[in-house]
Amino acid sequence: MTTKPDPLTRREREIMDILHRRGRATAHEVLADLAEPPSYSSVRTFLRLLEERGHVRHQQDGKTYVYTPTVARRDAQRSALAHLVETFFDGSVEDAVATLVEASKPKLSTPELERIATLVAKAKKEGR
Amino acid sequence: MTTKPDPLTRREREIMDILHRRGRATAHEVLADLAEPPSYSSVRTFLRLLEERGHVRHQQDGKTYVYTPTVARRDAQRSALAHLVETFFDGSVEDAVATLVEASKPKLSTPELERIATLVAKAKKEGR
DNA sequence: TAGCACGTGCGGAAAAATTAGCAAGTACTT
DNA sequence: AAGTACTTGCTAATTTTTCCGCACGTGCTA
Repeated sequence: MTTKPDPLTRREREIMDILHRRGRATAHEVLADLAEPPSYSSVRTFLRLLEERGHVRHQQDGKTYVYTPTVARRDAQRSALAHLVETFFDGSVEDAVATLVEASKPKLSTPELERIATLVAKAKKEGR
Repeated sequence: MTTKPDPLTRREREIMDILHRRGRATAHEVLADLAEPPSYSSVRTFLRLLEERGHVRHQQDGKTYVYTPTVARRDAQRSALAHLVETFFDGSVEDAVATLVEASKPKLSTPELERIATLVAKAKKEGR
């Protein structure tokens, strides 16, 4: 049923983050995105091990491997949010949304805010 | 002025998460919250090292140390959110809020949703 | 004051993570 | 066909993380 946690190491986490961010990437692209990059060889090793443990899969494009996370983007998003809300907001979605909107107020356009409002209204309606 | 990243290891991250969640905690409390706990002695070592590197501070309560994160809760919240939005939502706050509200729809009460709506309206107003 | 129960700090062993080098395969070019 | 320029897979060495035991200190109690 519930698959074990299998926690990621620091490098593994970094690499998975890059894959989540890009959706799909080759070893070279991952390398390019790493802040303090090891050798190309090392990156390949990590990708291979991550695949062995089921965190990523690859497909061959020409003769190079292109890697993608195995977990669906939506699931990854949700579990990341869940963990964050739990850890930093005491489980309060309300507080999390508040902080998020508050912190990015300057960056949010009016139409964007309107869409968010619509979305909240819809949730309220559906909730009864 | 920007302080170096000083990335945390797995255990360090776990322990910091617990401290963020609880706000403040003794070594015993941290130990109690760890899923696969090492010895009490080890936990103390980690806390001491985290303090040495400036991630936590302690105050003495009776004869035991009580630890707290040095970074203000609000700052920790914001930077965690920023990283998450960047990594998993391609920088889109809108998408993040959408997923958050969507995923926790069943858990959100009507008043909670109303408060969120108010908050969004307020942001819209302030943005002009 | 001696013994017990609790705390902290430190040093170094054990385990895990990180890294790079090398062998080998494939396709293309000359 | 030989050389070049790319791949990937694996192994093993180094570095970092993780862990715990021991020494020591303090206060309480018999």
